[in-house]
Amino acid sequence: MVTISDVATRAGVGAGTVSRVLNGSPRVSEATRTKVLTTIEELGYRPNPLAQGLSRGRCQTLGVVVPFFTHASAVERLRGVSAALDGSRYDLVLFDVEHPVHRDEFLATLTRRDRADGLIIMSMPPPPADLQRILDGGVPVVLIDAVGDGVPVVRTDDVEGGRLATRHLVALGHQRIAFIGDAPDNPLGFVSSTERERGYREVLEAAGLGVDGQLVRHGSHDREVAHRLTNELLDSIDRPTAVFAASDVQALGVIEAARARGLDVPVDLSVIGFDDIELAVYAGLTTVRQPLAESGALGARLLLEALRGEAAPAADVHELPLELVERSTTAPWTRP
Amino acid sequence: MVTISDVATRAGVGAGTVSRVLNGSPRVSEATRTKVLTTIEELGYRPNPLAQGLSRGRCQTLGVVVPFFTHASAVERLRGVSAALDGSRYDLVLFDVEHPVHRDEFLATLTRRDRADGLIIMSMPPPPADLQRILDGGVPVVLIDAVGDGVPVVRTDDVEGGRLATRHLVALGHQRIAFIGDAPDNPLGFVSSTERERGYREVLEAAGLGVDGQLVRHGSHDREVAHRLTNELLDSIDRPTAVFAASDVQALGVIEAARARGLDVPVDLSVIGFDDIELAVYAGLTTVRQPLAESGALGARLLLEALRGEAAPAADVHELPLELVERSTTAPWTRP
DNA sequence: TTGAAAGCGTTACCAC
DNA sequence: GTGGTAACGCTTTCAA
Repeated sequence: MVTISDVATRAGVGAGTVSRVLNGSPRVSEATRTKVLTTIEELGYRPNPLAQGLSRGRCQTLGVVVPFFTHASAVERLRGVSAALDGSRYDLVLFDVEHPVHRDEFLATLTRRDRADGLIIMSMPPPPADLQRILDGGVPVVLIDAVGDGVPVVRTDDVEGGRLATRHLVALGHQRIAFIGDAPDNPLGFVSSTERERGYREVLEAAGLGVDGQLVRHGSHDREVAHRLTNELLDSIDRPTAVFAASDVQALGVIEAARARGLDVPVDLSVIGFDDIELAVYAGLTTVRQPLAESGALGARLLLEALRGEAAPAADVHELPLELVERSTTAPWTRP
Repeated sequence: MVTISDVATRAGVGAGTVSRVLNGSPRVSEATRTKVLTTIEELGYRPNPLAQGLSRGRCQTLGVVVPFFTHASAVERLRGVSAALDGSRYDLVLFDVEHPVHRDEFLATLTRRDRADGLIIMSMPPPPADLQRILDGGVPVVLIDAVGDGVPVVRTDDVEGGRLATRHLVALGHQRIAFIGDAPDNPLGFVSSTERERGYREVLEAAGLGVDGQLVRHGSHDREVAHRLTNELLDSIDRPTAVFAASDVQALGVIEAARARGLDVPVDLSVIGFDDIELAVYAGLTTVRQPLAESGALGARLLLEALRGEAAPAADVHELPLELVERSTTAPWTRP
């Protein structure tokens, strides 16, 4: 394994000079620079990232704490992060949270620049104390799809998204509109679904339709669970004519359940989702689109910026736009 | 930031002793062990991974080189890897390859234990010279869904998979069976699709149906491209009655195209995919199932094993089973 | 069983 | 401009 001093010896210079060349210091003569550069080439030398990290006090690594495969949307966001990191000198370390203990473990150990130089936390609001400890450790944090104090946040207005979806259904003449989403007290603390539900409730109240508790169902973020919840809804006497699902994944479960019992979507049941994941296009799903990949990319850019400036990033809230995408799973309600 | 010598001083011992306690050396008296342990607790000390890595010559990190979001199947595999790493002391570093330059760059720089202690390479057969260089650097490699010499391989028999799918269609009475898959000369060197195509060709020849070059179409691994290719197929006078798509993602594009022109799947056109991704269940897609998450998990376990033994892992080929899953996109061909 | 000290490969400061 | 030399925080001999 060839080290910096091998290069230095061979080139007839000091290790410091090689380091300066490596790091583009202007205080190197053109002659030595080229000599060092050719020697590096000859020896096939590459700096040891570990040693650089130890010496510099940082490790050229960005951590992403993410409920990885729980949400299809997380994957799309991750793609955005990855794309934004391309060309930067940062490696992407994945901290996959499938369970609250993972999150707590990560949050407890990622408090220093030796594990990750910066952190993106997705969809899980970190406990304020943990967040503060991380920031105190000099690790900048960006939150995506979650809110927290003192750090940049990339988010969408989920309440408004809930309104958009519900208004669409109301405008189509639906009066019995159900909601299927995550439980408000879900273990990882996701709040998006609950906020969308709030928008749903607001619009129903405003439209004078009121909220029927029987039409609001909660379960884990999962196609099959949504399928089951839909069966419950459709079993009732006074069943809904439309369902607003808090995510596309759940909406697909709703459609599946409806079709399984011979109902036509959208004739017998309108379904609207949220996210506009890749699959929504295929399924012809009407949904509220949020720019998932873009949210990841923006989060990564904010983090890189903070890292570049070595300053704490501005704790701005970056709100990404939502947009209703009408496809073919919603239709006007024609009274029986 | 509290270091090992802070702990040592406070506990009234040498740094070496603290290190021994940390690493579970038996050569520590019970008394000092507990004293050190409590001091660590008091100070909230955590070892610096960078320093450990530099000293030990490894970094407690596993790299996964993956054509990340090009294939839905990669995400499922990644989930398996992540799950298998849970509880191990390794961090997961993602090397997302969206372009051949990425792959070459990673393969060139991952040759030492300072970037990753071990490597999983997915779906992309590494150039033998690159692979050898990595192994020479003491970095164990496991290949998933790709083959290579001298390293453990986790794979499926894609030729047989192609046979399974095609035999199913032949058994249903189809005679004009199309194939849609990746181009054999695709930039990242994926071969699975080409092998599945080989199985397809074999079965058609064996059945005396012959292979009509017009019915074989290649394009990038993408729903929309498959959609377009399907349109080409369906525009022809003597159009196919069934399509074997080399992946579920592509199969969904086929179905989309067929339905867009008013064809009924499976009555007018049977479609079979490959992989059995999560979405296939929703879409009711008949497909050849391969255990994706399990492949990732197995690959990770093999790598951990190799790392544990500090020996080069046995260059075994682990072949995972394939299974035909009949759902509702294939049906018998009833002659017009 | 333990402490002291020599690395591990870089960076960065300080003289020259 | 450049070389020498402390760090950086840990592991691991080597003696004792």
